[in-house]
Amino acid sequence: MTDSLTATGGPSSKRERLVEGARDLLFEQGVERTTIAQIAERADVPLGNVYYYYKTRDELVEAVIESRIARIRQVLGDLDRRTTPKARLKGLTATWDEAAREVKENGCPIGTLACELSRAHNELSDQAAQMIREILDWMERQFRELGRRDAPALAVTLLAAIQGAAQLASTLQDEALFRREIRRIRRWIDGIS
Amino acid sequence: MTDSLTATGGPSSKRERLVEGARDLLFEQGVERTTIAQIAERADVPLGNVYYYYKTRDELVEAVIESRIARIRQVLGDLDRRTTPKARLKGLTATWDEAAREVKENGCPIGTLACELSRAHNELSDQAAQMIREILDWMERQFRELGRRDAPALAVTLLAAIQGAAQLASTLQDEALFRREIRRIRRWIDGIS
DNA sequence: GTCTATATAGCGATAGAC
DNA sequence: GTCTATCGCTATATAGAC
Repeated sequence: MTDSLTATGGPSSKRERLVEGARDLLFEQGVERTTIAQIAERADVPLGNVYYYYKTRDELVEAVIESRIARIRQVLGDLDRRTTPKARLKGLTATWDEAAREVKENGCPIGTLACELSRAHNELSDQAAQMIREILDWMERQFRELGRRDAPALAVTLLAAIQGAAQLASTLQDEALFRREIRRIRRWIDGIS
Repeated sequence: MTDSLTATGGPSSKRERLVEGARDLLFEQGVERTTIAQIAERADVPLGNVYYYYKTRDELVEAVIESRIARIRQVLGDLDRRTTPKARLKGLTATWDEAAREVKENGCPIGTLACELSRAHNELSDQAAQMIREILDWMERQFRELGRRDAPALAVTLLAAIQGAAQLASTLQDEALFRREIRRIRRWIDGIS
């Protein structure tokens, strides 16, 4: 990269299109089934040109993870503006509810990616775990602000409930199941402490 | 197959060794990353000979799913001998607790397989979903026996909690997290109705 | 910076001797 | 039934013209 300003500058640079295409395909097909050729085609970038931007396939996957982490931070940052911890937590569950259809199709975009990469046992595993940690830490802060000493455990219980529901919904291809569980979880948050 | 008795008769026939090797490898590495050559090597069967027993790779994966379903039915059948629904449900959670180390390493053997195959969108998806359905239906019967009209929803909540905990445990490589969640779930069962 | 053509490797699956 | 050798395909990655 000769010019770091133009590199990420254009609203639809090849670099950005590649990450976006990769992100969507990894979600739709899973990491292992997705090929560089498919990513190149969706991003409308010639196959050989991909390697100018990303030296290896793993580097591209890493860029997708970083993109997801950035998005997570943005969503959590926006939620931080809400006045009460419960409103923030319920706001976060709403983002999953809005994505119920995608969740039914391919699972949680974050959870399935983290799950798949955790078995790779390379550097990507740690990056993928970071996505989950960002959410867990944020949830923990909300529960702590509610005065709960068991905030870490509550965060795990909450995220596990969401991820488990997403897994069942996609396995059974049942969107309503997911929405029902999210509603139950929202009531659970309302009843806290 | 010329003789269906000897086919499944020996305690370690090639056919059995192939399914066992495939089952272990699919769990350790995931479906997509596991090759026929690896399965053949682990089962100590020459590569070309695999195709005498299973015409395609998918047929072998299907045999693994059937093996898992058979095991699930056996475990649930044994638990049915317990006197109370709560004892049965807690007995089932104990099987996950005993497998906590494997769960930390590669996730729930059933959940990760179902999750991975649900995106394949072929016949294997339905077979994989059946593993989950068997457990869900059994859980539902226990809750119904406890007099809960919301037995289906409770079954989903319970299995989702377990699967979500397994996912977080393997993503974060945290065995203690999984054990803590299972303990919490056991207390939740104790407090039912 | 961009793109075509291709090297290289590993996969599922098959042929055919034994 | 068993096993070796190999076909055909597709993947990642690279070479090199432009």
